[in-house]
Amino acid sequence: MAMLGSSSAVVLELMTMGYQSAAYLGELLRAASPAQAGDEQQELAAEILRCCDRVIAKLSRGGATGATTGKKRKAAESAAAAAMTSSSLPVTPTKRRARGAEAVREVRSGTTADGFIWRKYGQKEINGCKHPRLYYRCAFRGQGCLATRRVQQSQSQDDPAAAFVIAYYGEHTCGGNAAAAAACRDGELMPPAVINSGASSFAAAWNMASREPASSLAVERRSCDGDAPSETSQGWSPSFSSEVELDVVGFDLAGADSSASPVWEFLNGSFDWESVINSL
DNA sequence: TTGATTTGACCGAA
DNA sequence: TTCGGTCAAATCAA
Repeated sequence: MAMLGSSSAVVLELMTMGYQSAAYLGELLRAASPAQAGDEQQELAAEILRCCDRVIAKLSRGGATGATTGKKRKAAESAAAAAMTSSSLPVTPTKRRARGAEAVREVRSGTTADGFIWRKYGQKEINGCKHPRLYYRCAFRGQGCLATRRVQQSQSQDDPAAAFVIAYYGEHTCGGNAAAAAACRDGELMPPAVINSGASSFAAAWNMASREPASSLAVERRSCDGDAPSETSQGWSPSFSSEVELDVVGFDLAGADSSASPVWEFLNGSFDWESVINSL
């Protein structure tokens, strides 16, 4: 995709508005609830932010992504690479992470989905742990993104909101918005530049996508029943269910321009998604 | 056929 | 020597 078509531009605009709305939602949640009580909601808001951000990044870059193309390294290649390490370029220092090395950040979550696309590359039984430890790397490693994460299912089942301990290593360089990534990393959310129109379209967009009444947003959290999570397969496609619901009040479409703009088409449900998808 | 996942083996740090 | 992190062949799924 060399340049953005008008439909893509509309999607980009909507996703930007959604991003701003999610940021505002996070601010509201943070203001409304003490640190601990709002953790899951804020994590969810952060997840929405990440999802929006990835779509924005993809559209902004022209969608030239695709799954990593790095295939298995041949043993001979490996040996050759080892033989020339002294003189070759330091492309990817494959030095393994020191055992127990400190993560960039560590989160406890009820879900392993975080808006990024991960590819599982290993699983290990860990001493003293009931559940195996799962190793993921960014699916865009082929583009030089060295972010990895380690997922450990929590021992205690009493807190579903912290069923997984996820340690992140390295930063995403695959197009994730740096500011958003930073905001998500330390739990802070950027104040939205636009609030009202974004909030309106955000609610409508999610409402449309989820086919739910406008009074609620349904956001799927992938079910994690103890098996290895597999959110990496077949690209990034968040879907919707009613497993977790956030009641959203105060959204209205008053701020939306009622002219026949593509944005309005999107808001009232007549937007031509097929043409958008085809153009991407 | 292609790409993702599984899983045993390998490797390096402690 | 042990154990955790990574590799890569085998396997599965679309």
